[in-house]
Formats: sequence, C-alpha cells, structure tokens
Amino acid sequence: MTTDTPATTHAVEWLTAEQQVHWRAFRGGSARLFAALEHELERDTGLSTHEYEVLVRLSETPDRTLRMAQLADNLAHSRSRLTHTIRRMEEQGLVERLPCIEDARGVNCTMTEKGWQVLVAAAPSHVQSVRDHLVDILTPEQFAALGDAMETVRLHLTGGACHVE
Amino acid sequence: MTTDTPATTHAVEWLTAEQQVHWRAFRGGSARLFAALEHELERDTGLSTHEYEVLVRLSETPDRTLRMAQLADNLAHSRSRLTHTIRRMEEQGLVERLPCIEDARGVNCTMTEKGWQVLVAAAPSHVQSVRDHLVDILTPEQFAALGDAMETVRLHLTGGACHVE
DNA sequence: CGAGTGTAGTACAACTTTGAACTAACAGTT
DNA sequence: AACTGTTAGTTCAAAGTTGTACTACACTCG
Repeated sequence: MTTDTPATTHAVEWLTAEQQVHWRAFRGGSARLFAALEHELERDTGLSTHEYEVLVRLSETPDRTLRMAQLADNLAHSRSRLTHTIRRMEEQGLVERLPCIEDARGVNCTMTEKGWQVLVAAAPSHVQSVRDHLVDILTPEQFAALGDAMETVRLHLTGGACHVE
Repeated sequence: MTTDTPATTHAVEWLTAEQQVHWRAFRGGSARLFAALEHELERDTGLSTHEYEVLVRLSETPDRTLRMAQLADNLAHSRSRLTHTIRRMEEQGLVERLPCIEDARGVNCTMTEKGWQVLVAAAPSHVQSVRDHLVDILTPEQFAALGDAMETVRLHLTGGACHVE
C-alpha cells in the first residue's frame, strides 16, 4: 500500500516515501540475512542459529550454566520454545538439565563438554558467514551505526532492562 | 564464546569486541522488533506479518495480482511456505488463485475486495507500530543509515537482482 | 502460620514452516 | 516429434513454534 496516498483518511502519520524505502530495505535485508546465516550454519555444522546461540550464552558464564528463564530472556524466546529447544539439545548431548538448589522451581541448563566442542567447531564458520554477509560488506562506520541504532531499538523494547543480550 | 580470546587457533578472522557488540545489538534488536510488530499486528488485526506483506505486495500492482513465484521472491519465502500461506488466505477470502493464461504452469494470485478492505483497516495500526518501535525512536539520519546499510546487505545477498523488495 | 499472588518450567494441541519428492508445462536441441 | 533440462507450483511428512493450561514452588502480608 502506498503510504503517501493513503486510501482512507486516518489519524495516522504515514511513512514518507523515503521512510518506506528504508523500512523495506531493513525488513527485506534482515530477513534474507538471517535466512542465509541460518542455512549456512545448518549446512556447515548441523546446528540451528537458536541452538548455536544457546551454546554461546552458556559458554559465556563461569560455570557454563544458566537458568532456563535467563536463557529465554537472553534469546528473546518464549519459555515454551526454549523448553523444546533444550530438550532436543539434551537428546543430542549438547546440554544437561539439573535441578536448581537455590530455587526448587528452577532448572539449571549446563553445557556439556560435547556442547563446548560443537560450539568451538561451529564458531569459525558462523563468524565467517556473519563477516561475509554483513560486517565485511559495510564500512566500519556503517556497521557501527547499524549496531547503535538497533541497540536503541532493543533498549526501547526491553524498557532499558535486560542488558545481557 | 568470546571472540577476542578464541579457544582454538583457526584461520578465521574473529569479530573484534566492538564488532561483537554491534552484531549482538543488531541480532537482538531485530528479533525483538520483529516479534513486537508481529504481536501487535496479530492482536490488532488478526493478520500475521506474512499475510500483511502478501496483501501489501498485491496492492501495489495495477491489477492487484502477482504470480506465486514473484510473490515468493518478493517476500523471500520458500515456494512451499507461500503455497501454505496463500491457501490459508484463500480460505479466509483475502486472495484468490487463478490459472495463468500466458504460462499454463503458473498461478495468478489476486487480492479480493475483502483482502483490500482488510489491508486498509490494518495498515494504520501497523504503520503506527513501526513508527513507535523503530522510525520515531531513531533520528532521521540513524534510520536512513540503517536503511542504507541493510539495502547493501540485501543487494549483496540477492546478487543485485530482485530490485522489487 | 496460611491464604493469596507471582514465578519457573513443562505438557498439550493447534498451527506453521521446512525440505524433498512430485506433476505439469515450457524451452531449446537435434 | 522425441529428448533433455529447467521452471512453476503443490503435496507430504517431519520438525519447529505458539499460546494456554497446568503443577510446583516461592514470596508477602494479614
């Protein structure tokens, strides 16, 4: 729908033609980028980007362990979705679930040694993909601007909380 | 996995700490933004963003019609996925599928009057969401830079083809 | 304490997406 | 015309995702 010639008269500020071009570039570029990264990671390592991200988050904690809820918040995934992902990863031997001592409701998700090995093996390929399709095709200034803009978006959406991601 | 202290020695250029921050902001911000837009559109109009985008593309052609393949390319969706989406939309009476005269293999997907009405009714809310969570929280320069960067990404991934999106 | 409220995680069923296999039709070649 | 390769679109089964409902535990305040 063309935004500069709205079909009806509403109390809505439409996007200007220029804004629309940028918005579409963002949406289309992001969709294609994430799809490409997903496919290359899957092809090269058998991991989905979600699984990869789970391993990354766990690898960054001192004991390679996170509570399910923290993991879900970090990844911006629903609880339900994370439960499924972690169950599948547990079946593959990449992670383990252990009861949480401090809070009997909780579940600690820990990376196994195999999980660590899989991550180490997968990382170079994935980093290269991110470089190939994003980092290296932009100027450093462009990439930094992209990051800064999206950090603003992220902070806005999380209400300034969730500094982890 | 921290990129400035790789666990193994590879012939890989790792991301610098700064690049990693930008990359994560982009990934996290995008994921949350698209999720928020999806939820608000669904809540306010009952449409998914995919369905909305289908209607938008169709609305922009002179006869409100596109071939399945064009639609799939525009949206960067798989053929299979588009078939399912269009079947569901056809059941809701938003679009219609008609055989293509020029190419007997093809299928023309046309927006119905109801589809047009649904789009007109949905657009203001969606535009407002995009403004609220993206356009209006960035400076015009930031938003333009974002669009330009992602256009570069998109062109790189589509090999310069597919100027439509 | 114990009643009420909130949080952590899982289970279930419905829905969506995926990739491969398939049918049909076009296009070029000999 | 027959052969080959390519493109358009759908179908199928497997896998992933969603939202709700549910159980168990924790926290707070009378």
